[in-house]
Amino acid sequence: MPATIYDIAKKAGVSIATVSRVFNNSANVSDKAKKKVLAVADEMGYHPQAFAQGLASRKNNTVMVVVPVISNYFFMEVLSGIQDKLSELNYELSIFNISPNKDVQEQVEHVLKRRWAEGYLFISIHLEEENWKKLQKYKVPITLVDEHYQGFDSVSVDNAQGAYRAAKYFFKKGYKRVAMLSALETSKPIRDRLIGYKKALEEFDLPYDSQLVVTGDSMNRDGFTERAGYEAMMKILSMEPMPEACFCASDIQAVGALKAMEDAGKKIPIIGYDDIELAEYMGLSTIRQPMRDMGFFATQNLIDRMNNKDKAISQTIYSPELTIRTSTKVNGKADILS
Amino acid sequence: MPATIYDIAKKAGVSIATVSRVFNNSANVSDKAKKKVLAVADEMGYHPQAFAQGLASRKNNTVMVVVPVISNYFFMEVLSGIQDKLSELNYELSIFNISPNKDVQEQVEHVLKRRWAEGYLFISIHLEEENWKKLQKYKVPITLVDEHYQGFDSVSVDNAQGAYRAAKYFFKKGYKRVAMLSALETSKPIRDRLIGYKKALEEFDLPYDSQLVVTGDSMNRDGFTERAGYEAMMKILSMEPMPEACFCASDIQAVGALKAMEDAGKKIPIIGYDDIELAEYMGLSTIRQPMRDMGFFATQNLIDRMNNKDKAISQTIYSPELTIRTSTKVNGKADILS
DNA sequence: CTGAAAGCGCTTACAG
DNA sequence: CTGAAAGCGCTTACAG
Repeated sequence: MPATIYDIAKKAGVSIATVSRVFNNSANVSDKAKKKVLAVADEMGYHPQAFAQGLASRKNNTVMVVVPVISNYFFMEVLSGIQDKLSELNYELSIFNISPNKDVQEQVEHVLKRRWAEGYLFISIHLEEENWKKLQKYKVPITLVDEHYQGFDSVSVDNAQGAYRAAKYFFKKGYKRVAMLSALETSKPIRDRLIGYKKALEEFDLPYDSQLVVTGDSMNRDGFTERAGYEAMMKILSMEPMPEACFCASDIQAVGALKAMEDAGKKIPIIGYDDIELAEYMGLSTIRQPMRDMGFFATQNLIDRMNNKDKAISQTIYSPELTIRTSTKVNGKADILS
Repeated sequence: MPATIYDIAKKAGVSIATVSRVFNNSANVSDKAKKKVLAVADEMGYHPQAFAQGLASRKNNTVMVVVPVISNYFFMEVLSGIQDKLSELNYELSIFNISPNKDVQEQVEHVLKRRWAEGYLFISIHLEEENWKKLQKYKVPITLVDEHYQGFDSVSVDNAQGAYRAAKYFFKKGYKRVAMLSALETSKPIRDRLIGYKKALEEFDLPYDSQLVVTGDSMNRDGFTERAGYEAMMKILSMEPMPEACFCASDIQAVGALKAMEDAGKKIPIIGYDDIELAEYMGLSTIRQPMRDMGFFATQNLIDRMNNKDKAISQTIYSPELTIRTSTKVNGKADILS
């Protein structure tokens, strides 16, 4: 049996209150008592138990990240920003993975009810208005990342804007048939990106052709995989007439698309989405999302709210930027951004 | 204030013991009582609080993953295997990130003392023998991944073997000067891979030339980054005479190396390490580590131990396999594995 | 099948 | 600066 606060108190010749104060850095402890307690604790390998502290103090210094899919480049980048802020502030990190096979709303509410953490970061969780509203009743600090709802703080990127910029870039160069390599439309970012794509179309007086919006057949991770990108690009390359350029819904799909073009021996300019670290090394032109910053900022925001429940709700929206590299060049021709 | 077990008990007209039994699926509750309790709980949005349950029952159904760096492809893959097993068994996941700026041993012991979880998965944590021994005193279930120590269960890959296979492949093809694109040698896997590289050298009666073991200059994440790979390959390509082939310590470094070769307009065959999902789409020949399986299996192993502290300690070692794709081909020449 | 009661290991006013 | 005591919200023998 590991030592408890009683063991330490007895051995150090003080009360448990004093031991507790030492570990909570309370000012009101004599140097002598403090030293004695620390020495005994070290000797016995003691440290207050997280769960007992949590119950007694009603706070546990924990932030829980709620996500639909863990192994995903976007999430990994966001997570690293979260982790940076969390360890800076000395908070614990828990992760809850929403299963795609069970009811999302039920899982989310269950998580909140258990009160495992003091605050929650919802990454890429997309719910209906009314369901978000239900969550407000729990009166728990929640910050949304990659989603937007007026009842909670949120940090997101303007997806329509990003897609618009990518499509516009191609249209400005004179391309008329620009494909969108898409993913599952149940994904809100995808729907928003479609809006941006259509907006650019309109601006250039081009008709919307649903044939040009293509996805792969493998739909795990909502289609945000190399494989899905590969499959979709293969379809695009076999269309007649072949699209002149392609906007991809994510860099990881673009990686698959690049490979498809190589295998098919055909090449059209493409733009990705995210700007994961790899993109630079693949020469992939892409729409940059500041993923790490988003995680970092969202965490700061959440913790601010945990410390001040009454502060005004804020919606932070980043503007995605187009970064041009080599994947938009064709036949080695220089690429001119007009 | 959220509802407690007392509120539910009162409103349902039963004792708190009964409420508790309902939520713990105890067999000894009448259907009528159960229904009533569940109805009231649902109405009041009640679910037992994790921390109170944890303290009272002395178990919290939590596994903590301890890692040095979160945003890393190897870890991400392993983590997804862990998560799969965890959600299958209904366990919570916590992550503790060991900071490179503080004393590792201290952080690790601190984590164990707090008893946040029932079991711990140490991923890519490398300690001295004596330090591992110290951890045994805590008598807490721990499973090591990507490391090996006889006092704990472990799941790892034979790194020397992997490097040996990669190097041997090149030597068999007749190359004499094969570079190793390495990373920080404080990393144990790197040291083991060096051993394998040297072993192959010996087998083919080739001298060991330390000049051929090169790293980049950027050393964050121990040098396992695209950038470090890029820098290192640039150095390799400028050596005279230029090495004929290169074994890379990770796929992610190989991605940087590929880019370096493109930028430099020079090309030598390379083999990566890990076989991350991307590798296939980059045509990267590589040494495959079953990362997901490792996470999955390690988690199963850990939970088995949590349920049976006395079971024999097991060391699981996977054999890495060489997967040949196009990065080992030169000038389009067919690649023959003899 | 059910309830009263002790206990899990802490924190924190309160009184001194 | 220090300690006695109540309380955090549960679980779980124990007795019935």
